[in-house]
Amino acid sequence: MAITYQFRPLERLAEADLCRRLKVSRTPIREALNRLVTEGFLVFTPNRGFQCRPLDAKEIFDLYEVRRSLEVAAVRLAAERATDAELEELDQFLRASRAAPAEASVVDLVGLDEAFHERIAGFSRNSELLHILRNINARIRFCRWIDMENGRRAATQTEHAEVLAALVARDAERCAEIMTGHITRRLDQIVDVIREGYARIYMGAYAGAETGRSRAG
Amino acid sequence: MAITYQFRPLERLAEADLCRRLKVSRTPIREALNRLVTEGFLVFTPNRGFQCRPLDAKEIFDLYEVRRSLEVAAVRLAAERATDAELEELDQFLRASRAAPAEASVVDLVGLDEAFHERIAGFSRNSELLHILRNINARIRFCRWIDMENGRRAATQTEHAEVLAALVARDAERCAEIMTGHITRRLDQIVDVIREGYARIYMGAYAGAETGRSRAG
DNA sequence: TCATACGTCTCTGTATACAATGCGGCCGGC
DNA sequence: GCCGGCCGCATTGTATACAGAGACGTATGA
Repeated sequence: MAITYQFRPLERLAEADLCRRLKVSRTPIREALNRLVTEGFLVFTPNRGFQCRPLDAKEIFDLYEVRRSLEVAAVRLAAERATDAELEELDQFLRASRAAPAEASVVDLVGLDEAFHERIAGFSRNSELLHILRNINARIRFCRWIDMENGRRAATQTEHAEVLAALVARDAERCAEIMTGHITRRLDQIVDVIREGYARIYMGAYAGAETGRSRAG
Repeated sequence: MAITYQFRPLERLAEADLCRRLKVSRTPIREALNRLVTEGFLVFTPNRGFQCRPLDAKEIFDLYEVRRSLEVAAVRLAAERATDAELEELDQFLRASRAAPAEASVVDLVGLDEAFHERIAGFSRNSELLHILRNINARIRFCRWIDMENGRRAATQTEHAEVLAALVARDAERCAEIMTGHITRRLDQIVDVIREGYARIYMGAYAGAETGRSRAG
């Protein structure tokens, strides 16, 4: 879906325009837009149609705050419920992630980051938790691209390794502690990230991100 | 909306049928159904249409688990962020709740219960948290009706009063502790509640609940 | 010159028609 | 008698047409 801020914040999305661009009629367009509204990617005003959500610092802050509590809950549950084989697999995944080239795009790096967290959420055996986290991740993805741009990679890898170690030790409290810090540190930088985000949006960066490549950097 | 298990689990919802009953055409029907799918009230299969979600114990369990972590996060934040005036108002609300008649319907009692928790979520100043909790509450409401049916009222009121006391004391840890227990106790009974729920559904109870009255009991 | 009111026009909201897919029943063959 | 294929029907998926509401522009009057 084209909702990775390829549309500018508050830009109105005329249905007829989207029809021409996507070569389908208004009915399926409206169905898709409606779903995107309930998932928080668009806002809707009666008789005025759909528009792109604003890039709002408070909203992103709130999402990070919710994400923090859910990720902490997930990792606690994972410490109880994950099998040894799953933790072994997670270890393999982290090794593979570290092998990614130094010049990998932020889009790819954030993808690996999300994949790590999603695996843990999967270990919680709670599909609702996983579902909500996926939605939040999609909504804050843009900000995580920005955040990843300067030197976050090393710290991320270190902290992920710590989480894994605590999981292997089945130490739920330690897991929660690391995860809280891991996300709180991002949360503290939101305002700066948002400011940077506006610049990116109006420079058109990331517009091709849905193909897996970033034009930023 | 008619999604308080007036439809039986897995019952197929034919669009044309709903059109006749609601006196509108298929287009707005489909839009509403689509939204209900993304909110978790219906399931959708391509070329087979919409059907009522099953009353699934695992799903309800997961929702309670997510709710627990979010409510705990909310009450922690509320302990930091609520104003004294807001806590005073919450106290008024609890007094008023206690004044509700002993023969009040479970629908009304659960409504008061939800209102208490929603107020706390509001004090967290986190609108995303509030939004997700509202959705979860709507999805587990049916089970809370069942749960409220036998003598839960007194315990609920006691525990709510304890939460308020901890909030007034600005003791976030104590708040979290009480809230965790408050919800965990419900979670432990899910399986029994679900079993009872099936009986209610196939007996047609609660079918008039959206008008504010229960036919059960 | 500015404000207000009216008219037009674009875009949304809803209905309806048509196409396509899947399911069930029926008939024929083994 | 049972299994498999085929045909018909019901239901979903998509397109399009029409109606209604809101916004913008213009014109007129103070």
